[in-house]
Amino acid sequence: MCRHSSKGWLPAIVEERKIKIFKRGEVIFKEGEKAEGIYFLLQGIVKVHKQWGEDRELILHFSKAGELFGYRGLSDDTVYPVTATVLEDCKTCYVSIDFFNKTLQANHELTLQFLKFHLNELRRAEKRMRNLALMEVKGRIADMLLMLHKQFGIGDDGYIRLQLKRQDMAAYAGTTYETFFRMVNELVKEGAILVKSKQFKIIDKKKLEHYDNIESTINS
Amino acid sequence: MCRHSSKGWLPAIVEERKIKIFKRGEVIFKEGEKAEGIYFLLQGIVKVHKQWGEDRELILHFSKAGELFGYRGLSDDTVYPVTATVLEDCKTCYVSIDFFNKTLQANHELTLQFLKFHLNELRRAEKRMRNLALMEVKGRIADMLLMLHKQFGIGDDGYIRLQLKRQDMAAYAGTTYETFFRMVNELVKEGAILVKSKQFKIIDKKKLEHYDNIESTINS
DNA sequence: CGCGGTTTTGAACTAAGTCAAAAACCGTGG
DNA sequence: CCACGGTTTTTGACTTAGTTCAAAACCGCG
Repeated sequence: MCRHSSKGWLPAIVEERKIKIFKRGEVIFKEGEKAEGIYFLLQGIVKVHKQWGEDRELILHFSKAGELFGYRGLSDDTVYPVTATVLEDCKTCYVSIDFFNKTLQANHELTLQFLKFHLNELRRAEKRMRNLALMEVKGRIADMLLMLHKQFGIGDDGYIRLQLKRQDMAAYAGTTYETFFRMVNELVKEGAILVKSKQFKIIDKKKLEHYDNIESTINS
Repeated sequence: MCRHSSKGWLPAIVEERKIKIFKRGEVIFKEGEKAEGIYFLLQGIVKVHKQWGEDRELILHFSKAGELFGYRGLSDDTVYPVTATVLEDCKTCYVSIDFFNKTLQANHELTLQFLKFHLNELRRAEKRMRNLALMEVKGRIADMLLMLHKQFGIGDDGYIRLQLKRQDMAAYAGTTYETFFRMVNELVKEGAILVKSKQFKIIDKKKLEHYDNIESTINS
């Protein structure tokens, strides 16, 4: 289903090994900069986001070890359309666009896998567009939690294996800091989730998924 | 930049010619249905959209002659994630997924072009996500008008060569019928656009583009 | 113990959605 | 040519979800 499918075919492009290290808070590349390479994440967490004005942003997705980002720079336009910022110290394998393109030229199988990967991304993107346009905030937060659960899994204690700032969570859900709380509060009261400082645990998956499908309740 | 780049490489896949005709209002395929083929549009206009509940939808994009749609059905999941509805009677060339996949297997160049096309789509999608999440309605409408201008061009009279229902325009901008009006009214008053029944003309492109960049005004 | 950064809460405000009803518009058939 | 019923457009008044602003509480950490 999701970007885990990226496994397997990636080693092929990691021939040209240029390891780059980045520290928490560092910006790996920025919207508008000339795109010169893509990154394969060996360790750490990165957020990929798009700015709006000085202080507003929408986080498009989070990348963890084993995933890659920066490939958006490959299309016709030659500048990065997004920014990548380090959330947890990371080690990346950098591949220049030139090299990557040559690899694509040479390796048909890789191209197919890469295409398939992007078709899935597109599907996700389109679902998210709809959510941002039509769903209410609480639903988008529920959605995000389910996504995080799926992408990062849970620890022994049942809490999602990723600790984000509320600021970032809000920026992913497409809302403000404050609104994010109030909604999280409600979700806790409703018994859908449990929160301990920066940790989130899903208690009642059904209740969260329900928000993905409010149509039924709204029209009744 | 955009899907015009689809030209050229499409003929390759139009070998298997199964012409299908659809009338205005017909649904070509529906969200959730098993995806069995993709469509190359020879004539007419199609809207590709995603439902939310019974009566809400977000239009993802419009396709005109020369473009193709339904390719979202190619990814891992085997159901269409979107619905395609005919806006103007159309003639399509239908290509089964099987055949298309085989063609992809065999034709590396096509795969590369197809990949590139989708990278561009993804870029557009991500920009739109940000717009839906952070931009105000008027800005999204401005954006839509610029998009329509670009995709469909203008006639001798300067009006955009596509007549949509306001309902659909609203559904593309991610807002309601009524709000759409009020905003269009304002745009007219501001001298940015001109409206004659179903026709829209852009008068002051700068003013529209300005809404794409409100950051400057907001922070001042 | 005080300081900078988060998190929480409260209250005022606003953009946009909803509802409802009037006006314009459009084809169709008498 | 006009009356009609249906659809689309327009306008107005009201409601509300979500944002904004501002101040309090909390929480490590030197």
